[in-house]
Amino acid sequence: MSERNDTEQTILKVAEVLFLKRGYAQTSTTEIAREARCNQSLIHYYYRTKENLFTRIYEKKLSLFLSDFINGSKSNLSFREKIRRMIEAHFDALINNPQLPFFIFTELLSNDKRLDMLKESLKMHNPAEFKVFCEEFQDEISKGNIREMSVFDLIILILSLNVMLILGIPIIKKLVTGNGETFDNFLSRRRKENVRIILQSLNP
Amino acid sequence: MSERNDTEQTILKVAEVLFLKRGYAQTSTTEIAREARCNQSLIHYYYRTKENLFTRIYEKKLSLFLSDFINGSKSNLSFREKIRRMIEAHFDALINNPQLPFFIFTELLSNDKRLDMLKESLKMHNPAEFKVFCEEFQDEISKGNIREMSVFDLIILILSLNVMLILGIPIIKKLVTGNGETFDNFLSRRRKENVRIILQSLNP
DNA sequence: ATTATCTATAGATCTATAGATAATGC
DNA sequence: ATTATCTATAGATCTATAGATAATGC
Repeated sequence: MSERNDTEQTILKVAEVLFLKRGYAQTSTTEIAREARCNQSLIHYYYRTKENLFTRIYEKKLSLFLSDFINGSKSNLSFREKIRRMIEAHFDALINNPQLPFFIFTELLSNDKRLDMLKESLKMHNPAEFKVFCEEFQDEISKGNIREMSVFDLIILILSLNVMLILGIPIIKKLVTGNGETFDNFLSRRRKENVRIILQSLNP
Repeated sequence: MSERNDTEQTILKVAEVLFLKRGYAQTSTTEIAREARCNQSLIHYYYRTKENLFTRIYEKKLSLFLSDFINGSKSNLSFREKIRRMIEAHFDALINNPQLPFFIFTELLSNDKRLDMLKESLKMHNPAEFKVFCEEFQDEISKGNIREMSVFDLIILILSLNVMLILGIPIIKKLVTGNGETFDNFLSRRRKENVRIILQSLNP
């Protein structure tokens, strides 16, 4: 059981690593085969086409990226505290998967097929949980605790701050050559900063 | 005068369009030649290598992207009003060049050479104007008009909100199939929203 | 003469498939 | 028998260059 289809799985794992690093177009099946230490034709034997292999991986990653998002919105904390948790959970999830945003975005923006996949994937990731959140959000607005705005605006804001920071990490690392602050320090400062900005922006 | 080196210029222009659309790796000199209606070897005659041709264009675009940033920070308006102008100018510049951020970012993140170019380019785009702005910023903090934060944090914030929106346009267009609002409307709403969020985040 | 353009081609890819051979599960 | 693996190769790229020919500026 453990050995069977070992190669098939190895190919998948290697492909995942390479696609995530370089994207679809810049990863060749030849390279995947080399890294997986198997014959190049085996990739087609198991997955038929490169596109096929990629799609499997992309679907999984898309799902991961989306599920990272609405999290921790349960519990009986105050609404603002829930949002804080959401932002922090999202931030942490991205930090643990720093290649994800770049991968998702570049592929999304360079091939319409990926956009279609996103559209499909979003339908799956639209759970009751999210609906509850939207209602609660409206409630808070009525009560005057939050200014007039849409959940969509909030999502854009969270994504903008968290995703952009992750995208910027390699750039920042290269440019800011240690102004005394350690990088971990910088990240946890940015985490607080993002929470602060977002919560503050909810004020009426 | 007008005809001379026509081909050389045509190649440059066509290359610019194609590189911006698809990036370095996914644009071939064959394709450039086809679009420029010239022989493929002419591209190498004028620019020697694909990398060479690309570098010229990338440097120009990088410079454009950076110069878009610190603008309108002069004038005798109040400090907050200046920042508002900066954000709006940046937003408008991006809207007029919507392909720029994706192009700059993907290339930056997929090739270390581009990061080196950015580093060089930043040295050029660090004018006296910017230094004045930094001092003024510190002043405002001392006066208690702005909370304790760095100019770097502000730049990250502006970039996050403005750039991410531009990056997201094709996605949003695909996903949000008209909830009554026109797209231009959406954009100008987001423009105000971004200004609001940023200014609000400066509050102590 | 010099500069611009074309032809032809080397040498490296790359994806995908046909068909042979080896390994495995009955 | 079936499944896994390999060899070989077709057919399409792609970049870059050598060398011939055409156009242009003196």
